[in-house]
Amino acid sequence: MAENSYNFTEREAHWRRFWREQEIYKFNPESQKPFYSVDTPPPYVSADHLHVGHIMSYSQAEFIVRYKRMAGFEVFYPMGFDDNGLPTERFVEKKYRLNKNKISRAEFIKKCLEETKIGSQTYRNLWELLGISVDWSKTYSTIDRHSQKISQWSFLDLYQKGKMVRKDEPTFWCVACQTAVAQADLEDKEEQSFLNYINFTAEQDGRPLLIATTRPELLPACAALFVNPNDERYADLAGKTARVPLFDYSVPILTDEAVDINFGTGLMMVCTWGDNEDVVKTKAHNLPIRSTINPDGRLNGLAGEFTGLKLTEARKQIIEKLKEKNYLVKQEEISHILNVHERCGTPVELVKTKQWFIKVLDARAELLAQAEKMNWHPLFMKQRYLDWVRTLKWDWCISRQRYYGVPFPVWYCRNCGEAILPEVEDLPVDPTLTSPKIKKCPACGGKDFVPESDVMDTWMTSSCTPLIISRLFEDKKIQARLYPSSLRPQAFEIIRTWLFYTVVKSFYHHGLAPFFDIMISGHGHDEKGQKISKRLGNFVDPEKIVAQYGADALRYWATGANLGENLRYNEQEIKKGKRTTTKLYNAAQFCFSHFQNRDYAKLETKNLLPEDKWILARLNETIKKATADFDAYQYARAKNEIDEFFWSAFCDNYLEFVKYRLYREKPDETAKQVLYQVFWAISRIYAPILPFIAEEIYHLYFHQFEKAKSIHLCSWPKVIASLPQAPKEEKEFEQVIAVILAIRKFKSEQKISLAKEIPEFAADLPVSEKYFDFIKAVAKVEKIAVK
RNA sequence: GGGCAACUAGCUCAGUUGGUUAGAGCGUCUCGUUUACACCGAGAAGGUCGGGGGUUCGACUCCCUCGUUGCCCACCA
Repeated sequence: MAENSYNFTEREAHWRRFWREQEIYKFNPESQKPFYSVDTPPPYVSADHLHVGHIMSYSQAEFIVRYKRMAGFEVFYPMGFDDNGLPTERFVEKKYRLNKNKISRAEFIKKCLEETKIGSQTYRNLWELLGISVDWSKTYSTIDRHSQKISQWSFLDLYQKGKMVRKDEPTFWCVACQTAVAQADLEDKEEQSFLNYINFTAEQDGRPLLIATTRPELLPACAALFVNPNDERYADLAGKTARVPLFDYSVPILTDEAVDINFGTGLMMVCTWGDNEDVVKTKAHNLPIRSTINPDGRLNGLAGEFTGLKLTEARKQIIEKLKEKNYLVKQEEISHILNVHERCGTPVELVKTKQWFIKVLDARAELLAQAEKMNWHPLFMKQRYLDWVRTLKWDWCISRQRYYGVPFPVWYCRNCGEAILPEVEDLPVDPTLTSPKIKKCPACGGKDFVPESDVMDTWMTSSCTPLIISRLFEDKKIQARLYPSSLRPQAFEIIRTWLFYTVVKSFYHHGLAPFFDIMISGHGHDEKGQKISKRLGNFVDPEKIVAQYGADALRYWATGANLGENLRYNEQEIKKGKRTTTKLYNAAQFCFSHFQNRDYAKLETKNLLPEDKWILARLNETIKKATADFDAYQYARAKNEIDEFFWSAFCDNYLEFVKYRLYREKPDETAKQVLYQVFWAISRIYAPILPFIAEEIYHLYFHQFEKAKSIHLCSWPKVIASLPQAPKEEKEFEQVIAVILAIRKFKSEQKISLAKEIPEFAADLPVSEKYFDFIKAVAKVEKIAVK
């Protein structure tokens, strides 16, 4: 009957409009129900190619949200967009081929704002297409005034608590983005390189001193040579001096236990700075600083004839010169891993600059302890957080020498350098556009102030999201009910950034863990299990899938992802989802045609037949399991339970069991009551996963007896408590089903249609005679014989 | 180098405190239009649960070990 079939394209569009117009997902802050707040990940609006991976990770929180809404919580599900900071800047630079130095700050920011507007609309369209039940009246963006105000308040609060400090120290520096970056912004990259063996000269006796280095371009920045005090080869060198080749200056030779005797020649060159070891040794031995790298990645005046060269070019030319002058003894090919900036892939350097830091190293123990205050789903992801906190080496650098971000609310006294801060009620401020209210520096009385022109790390803002969303409401009582958030859903790769930084903030500001539950998702992969990437072009356009199979079908696939695990794109699963919506629709047609718009909501348990008790018992079981699964964030497992019940128990068996009672001249009213109970529960239990078809079914029939204007505002199915317990009868009925299966098998083997009545069947299972009529009616047999 | 996960049918995956004959979907094969649905139904074939040890009356499940894959972290001047 094609004219009755479910036109998902038209109906899904209809319900999308309905949900929007009726504000079905609007949060009611006046509600007395317990709140359930979701600290939704604000996506980077710079993502210009949304794919099924995004669908997967965002629908995971959505399944839970819809469940919680039905389970009696007042759900607060806002949406944010992360549109400040480097990701957006890099995106705009690439898209328009801009260079931040060749465009005015104002113009650049304008472009960024334009792009973020486009980006957020793209996201919203996709989320609505999928039926993500966000309250779109409550949104924020990380560059808006509200977020800026909270980020700046966070700065002031941490400053007053002594956790925010300005340090003039070697810091990770990206020469491509020309900004300081944090430890968490680094990524590993394997590189083929050379270990160069280079001769220094001992100044006391003129003998050659062979060192090994991968960074010959740092020769002009050499601070000292080091040997292990236990290294007999160099026992006489300690305290003497060496001459640096090419650059011809004197450096001390010192000892340090940390020098690996077996690496290279055992004689180590320490520069300012090639890596963390250099920083450690420079500090420990109080070495003079010879910094040679400019912020733009070119060598400074210390490099003599190599001044102005970029690092890679300098390396090449210095190697040539060393060869020429016979300082280069040999080169060994090596493969090593270096730290690159994750946004651009450029190797980071260590450059001494003045930056703002949030102290995290001295709170390591407390930050580890915070992990125990939250429920991790899955639990093993907690380990990643702990590992990260344990291995932290640097405080969190939050200054970025960029344009598009939240400004620092600070000026400096030109005379003494004192930091001048605004009052909280004046936030947000842009110090480059306004002056401080106080006219005199409290430290020295100076009257001339310099604004801080750096902007904050994007995580400085997004680490405040639990506060940002709770403060979308003015009322302090509501804020208190929304913070900490109930749930933080997020992907695993930002545990060390978003998750960690949010914990830091919440701990310093309020001494609290920022959320109660954490749900960590994996990634969507392609059919072969490969990461989806722009470069490989292996991504599937969600809009095409929705056009072909419907949003419910795509969601069905996404429900298959176990928390913390990656999910392969699988078109078969999407087809299965599509078939499930069709099956639900057809089952609805069957039930509703027998209901004829009459109310069967009341269940009279005294009239129940064994098959009724059986299906109701199975339903109770399914509700129990699905509820427990959703409560444990195990929506994939819930889906399996629900599918099994609907497809097998309900459709394949129960519907067949009751047909003979429905097609009688006087149809059985009890059967209809049971059908009502079971199918109404099925409709609701599928609603978090398949919200469109669930809504369709609701409005086809149930709506006329239920008050709620949407199935998504109805209550989650409850176990039917009034069901009489009859374990013996249930067991007997399992035997009855076994006999029916045997008859089906017999017919199948005999190539007989299941609809065809056979004269006799000999059951070799013990079944009470009282079930014979039932078996005969359901399995179409004239006579049952018992062996 | 340290850590975390995974390895079950041709494919994608379930299998929750150890307990009859290890399951599903898809795919394959056979059959069936049956007054919700052929986007369906019935049935069949298909697995030494990565290898090897051990604990136990009993191990896919617990322990040890090895292997493969993926991820996270640290790295050597």
